Amino acid sequence: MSGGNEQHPPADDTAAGLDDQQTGSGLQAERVRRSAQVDEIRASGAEPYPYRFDRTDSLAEVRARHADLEAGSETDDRVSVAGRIMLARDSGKLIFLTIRDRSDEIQLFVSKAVIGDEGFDAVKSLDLGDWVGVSGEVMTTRKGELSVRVSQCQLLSKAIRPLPDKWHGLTDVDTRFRQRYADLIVNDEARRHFEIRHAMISSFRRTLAHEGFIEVETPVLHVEAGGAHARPFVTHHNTLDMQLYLRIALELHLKRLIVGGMERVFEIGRIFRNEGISTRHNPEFTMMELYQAFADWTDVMNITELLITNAARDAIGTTTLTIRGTEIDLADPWPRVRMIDAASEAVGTDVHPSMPRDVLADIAAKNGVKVAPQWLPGKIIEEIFEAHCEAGIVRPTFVTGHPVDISPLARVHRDDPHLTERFELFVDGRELANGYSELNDPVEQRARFEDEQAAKEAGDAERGTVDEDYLRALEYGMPPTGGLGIGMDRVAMLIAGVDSIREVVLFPTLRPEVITHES
RNA sequence: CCGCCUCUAGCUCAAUGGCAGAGCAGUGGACUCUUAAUCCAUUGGUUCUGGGUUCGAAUCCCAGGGGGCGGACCA
Repeated sequence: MSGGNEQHPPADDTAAGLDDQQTGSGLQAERVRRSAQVDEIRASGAEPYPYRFDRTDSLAEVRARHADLEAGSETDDRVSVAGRIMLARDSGKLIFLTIRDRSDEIQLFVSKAVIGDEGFDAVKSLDLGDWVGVSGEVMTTRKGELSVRVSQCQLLSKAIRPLPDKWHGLTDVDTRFRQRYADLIVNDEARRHFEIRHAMISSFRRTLAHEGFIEVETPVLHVEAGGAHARPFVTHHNTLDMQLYLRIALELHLKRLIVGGMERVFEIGRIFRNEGISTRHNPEFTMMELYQAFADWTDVMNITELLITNAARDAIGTTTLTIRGTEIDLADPWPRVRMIDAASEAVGTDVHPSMPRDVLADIAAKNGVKVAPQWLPGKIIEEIFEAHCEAGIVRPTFVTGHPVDISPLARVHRDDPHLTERFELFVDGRELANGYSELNDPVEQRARFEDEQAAKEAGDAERGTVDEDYLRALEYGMPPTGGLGIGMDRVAMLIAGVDSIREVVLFPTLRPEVITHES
C-alpha cells in the first residue's frame, strides 16, 4: 500500500508476511505504515523520538497573553510550544493543525511559504496523535483564531497507533478503563474528573494544614489487618517468612501517634479490601483519616463539613450540587439523625440495642431483613438501617449513635451505654465518612477486641483480633481524641457528579486482558 | 455467585433470517484562512469464541468468554 514501506521493510519480515500485514486489518496496516515512516525519518538523519524540547510557554500561557488579539493580527511574540496533534486541516499550501498540551489547545498555522518546501512536506506527513514542538510568532487568522505561525516544526514523538474517533472519542467503557491513556487523550470529561480529584485532595491538604494537622505515612503491610470490618488481601514476606496483610484501614497506627503526643495527624493513603467490585467499590481505594487530640465526635463532624465543603468550592467553584434532581448546598448545615431513630421510623416501632435480641430479630424478619444467628442486637439494628434507610438519604446527613457491638473502636455514648459517640456521613445513598470519639480506655478496648476475636473464631471472617501492641500503646495513655475517616473516591464522585467509582480511579481493578503484540 | 442487557472495520455506529454498510481515521488527488475544513477517488471485516437450527445466520438456539447494570457480598 505504501511505497515507503517497500524501501524500509522490517528486517525479519518475509515478503509474504509483509503482504499479510498490509492486507490485514486497518489497524495493522496503519501501524506498518507509521513504523515505516519512523524508519524513513531515521534514514533521513532526523530523530523520531528526540530527548527534549525547550518550551517557552504552555498553550494556556500563550492564550492568556494574547486573549484580546483582534482578527487578522500579527505579533512579534516568538514562542516555542509543544503538544499532541489532535486535528489537521490541509488546504493545499496551508495546513492548520490543532495541538493540545495539558493546559489548552491552540492552532498551528503552517504556511509553505514560511516553513519552506522541505519543512512543509514533513508537516504534511505528520499524523493525528504525533507530538510536535514548534517555534513561531503568535498571530490570529482572518476569522480571529489565535494561532502560532510555524517557522520550525520538530517531531517529538511519532505515534504508531491511531487515535480513537476525533469527534466521538471512546465510548466503550471497557476500553476506556483498560486503555485509560487513550481515554484521557480523547475524552475531555475523563480529564476533568481527574482534575477535580486532584483539586479536591489538595484542598483537603490545605484545610488540614490550616487546622494544624500534620501529614504522616504509616505501614501498608500489617501483621494484623485491623481498624475496620473487611476481608484483607494476604501476602508473604520472604526474608521474615511471615504472612502479612495489606491494610484495610489507617486507624490503629494513626492513634498510636496520638498516644505519642502528635496531637493532630492525618494520612491520605490507599487501603485494600478483598471484597466485591461495584460502582461504589474498588478493591483498592483512597482513605483520608485524621485524629485530633482533646476533641470529640462533634468536633469531627464539624471538620467533616469543612473539608468537603471547601473541597467542592476549590474543585468546582461552588458548594451547590444537584443530586438525583435535588439541588443541595453543602454550605447549609447537615442534618444529624440517630441510627436507632431512623431504623425505628422505618419499621414503625422503636428499636434500641438494649432490647432483647429475639424481639429485634423478629422485627427485622417482619421487615424483610435476613438475620444471621450470631448477630447481636446492634448489628440487627444496623442491618435494618442499611436495608430501609441508607439508600433514601440524598442530602448530606450524619447518621449518629451506632450501637456498641458494631463499633469496637468507638467510645460509649456519654448518655446511653448501648450506643457509641459515632457517626457516618451519607450522601446520595452512599457512605462517605465515618468518625467517632475514640475509645481510649485500654481495659475496655481489650474487652472489645476480645469480643471481636470471639466473633472471628466463631466464623465471621471480617471481624478483628486482639492487637496487643495497640493495647500497649493505649496503656501509655491516649488523650481524649476525635477521629475521622473519609472515602476520598466517593467524595470525588460526589463533587465530579459521577455514578461510578471507576470514573474517579485512573486505573480501576479489572479482570486481566489477553493482549498480544498484534492487538 | 444469580438475573437482565451488551459485544459488527482502528474509532463511532447501521444492517432483525436473504450480497456485511456508513461517518471519522488511513491511502491517492484538488485547494494559501481552515475550525469535526471541504470536494473527488479508495484500502480496510475471524460480525467475541465454539457448536447447533436453516436452502441461507451478524440476526434464531445452546455453551463459553469480555463488559455494563442490578442483586448477593460489602461498617
